Amino acid sequence: MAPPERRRRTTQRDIARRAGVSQATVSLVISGGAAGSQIAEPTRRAVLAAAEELGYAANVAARSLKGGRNRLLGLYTFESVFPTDQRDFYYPFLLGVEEETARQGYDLLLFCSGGGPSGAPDSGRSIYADGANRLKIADGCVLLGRNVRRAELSALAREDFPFVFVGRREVDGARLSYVAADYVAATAALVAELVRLGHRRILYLRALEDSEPTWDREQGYRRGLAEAGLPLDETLVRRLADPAELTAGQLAEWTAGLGVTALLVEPTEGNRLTAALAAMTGTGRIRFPEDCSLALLGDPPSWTPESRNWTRFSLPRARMAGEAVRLLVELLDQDTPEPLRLTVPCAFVPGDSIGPVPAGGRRRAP
Amino acid sequence: MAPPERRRRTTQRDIARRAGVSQATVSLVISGGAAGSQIAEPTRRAVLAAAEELGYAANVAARSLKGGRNRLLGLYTFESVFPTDQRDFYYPFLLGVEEETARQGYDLLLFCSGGGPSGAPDSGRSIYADGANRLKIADGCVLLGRNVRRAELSALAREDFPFVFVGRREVDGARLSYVAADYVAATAALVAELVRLGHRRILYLRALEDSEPTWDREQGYRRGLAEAGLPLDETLVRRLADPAELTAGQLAEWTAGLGVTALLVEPTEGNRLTAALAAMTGTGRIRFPEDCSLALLGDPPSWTPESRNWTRFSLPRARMAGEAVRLLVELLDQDTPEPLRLTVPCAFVPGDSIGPVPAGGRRRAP
DNA sequence: GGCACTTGCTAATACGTATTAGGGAGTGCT
DNA sequence: AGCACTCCCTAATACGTATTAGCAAGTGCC
Repeated sequence: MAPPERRRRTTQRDIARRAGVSQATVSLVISGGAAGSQIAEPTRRAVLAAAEELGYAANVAARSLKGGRNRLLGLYTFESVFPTDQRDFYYPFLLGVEEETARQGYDLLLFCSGGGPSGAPDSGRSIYADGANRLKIADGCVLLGRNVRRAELSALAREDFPFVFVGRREVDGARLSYVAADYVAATAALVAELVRLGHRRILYLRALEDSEPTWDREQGYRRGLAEAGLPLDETLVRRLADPAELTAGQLAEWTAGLGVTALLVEPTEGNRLTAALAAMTGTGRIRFPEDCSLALLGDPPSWTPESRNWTRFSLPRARMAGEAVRLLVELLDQDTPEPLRLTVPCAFVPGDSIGPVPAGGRRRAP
Repeated sequence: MAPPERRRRTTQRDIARRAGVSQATVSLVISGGAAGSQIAEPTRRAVLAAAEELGYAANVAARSLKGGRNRLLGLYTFESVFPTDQRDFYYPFLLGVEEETARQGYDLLLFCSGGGPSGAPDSGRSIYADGANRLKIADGCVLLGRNVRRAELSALAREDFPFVFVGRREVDGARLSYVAADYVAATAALVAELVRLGHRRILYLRALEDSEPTWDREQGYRRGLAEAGLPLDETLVRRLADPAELTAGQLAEWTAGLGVTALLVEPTEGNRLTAALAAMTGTGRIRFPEDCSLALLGDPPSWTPESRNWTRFSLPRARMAGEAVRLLVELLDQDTPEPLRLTVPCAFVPGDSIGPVPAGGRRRAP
């Protein structure tokens, strides 16, 4: 039994019947740019009139089916897009992506069906959800996320699906497209600034795991020292497994024992690092920058208004995201797709947590 | 001359060839829910394996052309999604939509291709962009926005495309689905609260134009008065063409001339209203609630931390958005689509701008 | 009149998927 | 053997548009 004849939309055939022409003619009149000029003026007007009367609106699905493209750009994040505690982290990216996508005349597809209810950490989120690569429903995709699934990323790279990562990411056996922040230069600049203030013993507190951003920061640290003509002391590169390790006592050890006068700290994902810092300064035992200078190698997470204005550099998140979209569209327009890459500078935020070296070398030899 | 053989996406036919079956079989295996069970297990596995190898992903356009579903929900806003000055207004909606969409196992399609670069006010944004209804690329759509284009909305309603509006919207000749905030009850409650504090002459400052939210607030105002047994004085309902009209002098006129002791003010879209209020209180000539009580009938726009904590009610934006998605999915699962509606309560925010009636009728007869 | 050329239109087809009618092979029963 | 029936699969078609090849009529030229 046929369904109760749902109201059908006006199609070109309806117009054709009404105007006494063929569907092809209708198509030519309505959307035939160059080829449309071969239609005689009276016919053209008749068609347009009929279209008007019937309230015609082209069917996008059919259009993009024919064209092979559907003017959709995807945005896939390896973590949930809107985790309650990290909104501020993702929001600028989203903003930048949305804006540039709009400017390019595309619509934006947010892949959120992956994990269960958002909030669960890394809850089974996957590109290859039910065996198929869902991303492909878009023409191309912008990727984003700190906890990248390497296996998936390289699988994706092997398929020839156009995508751009926001942030530098490398996988074996393939060249990816990405928009990277210049962590190297930004870190080196912070080192230079500290050196200018007289610091010579600068401790670099890096993340435990290796990842591109961490590599870049470490490289920037080395470069900064080299450019200042300072020797690299490997004992001043420390890995921080747990922000809780960062205590007043620990800091005193570094300053007194190692002669450290400044710290470069890599922000962690949660807000536990800033909490640890707040705990140190809250008790009044440690004051930045009076007792020791401290700068963050990036944006502090969960930024709250009342939080301290740390000296740091800041990722141009919205801009990175926008550039990623631009690159993606460029990738789509290329006929021989080859990876595109772009590096954008970070912004230096002066803040108030660095200053001159504390007088007298401080407690070094008590 | 044929184009240089642009890389084509894998289709069901490719899979069919690879697995030695027909395209129909592939379709049945991949997306045939009930009818898919009639495929023998070995065949099914062969098809799935081939699909896996070739990295198949269904073509959304083709699917929705055929009338099938593609597990995409759209979000269309009549204004740009991320206008720089109204982020905080839209963000909670976006959040709610995203979260519930994810929970329902759909992906989210953000329609942003409409206007030019976002930021331009109402920049030619339209559902029917180039003669086509782009929304239909999704299975259904959530609509949002203050400045609704009525003509488009009723055109959309005439087509049988499933959509839910966030906010009560009515058009002639069709019943829409929506999730509304209970402005009536919220406004009436504010009136009741003011009455409890002793106020008898409450001025209602409404928007110039008519719109559903304004109607509802006005109705709530009347109901609140009626329930308190107070007479309705039509001269106490004022239309505010321009927030700049709200000056200390004007207010003095109302209090002294009309005996008004409390104001109910409808927030405007920009932040000009709050600016006008800030100007009034900034000079120190007027103090709320000492000189006059004041409550906002909704959230102040462009909420900034240092802004005054006005007594008001607040829209449960994220929740409204989430419910809209829920309703939409329900709508999709129905086989005889009939409009669904839902009303959710607003939250009362006590704030600090209302208080008892100023002693002695104040300057009424000097 | 025959030929080349232009103008204005149409028939046919492709895009990728979902769906339906139906076919071939096998099995069980009389 | 003949029939009924089940199981798996395929051929065919529709969805609405864009595009191309080509047809028919008209025009100009020799």
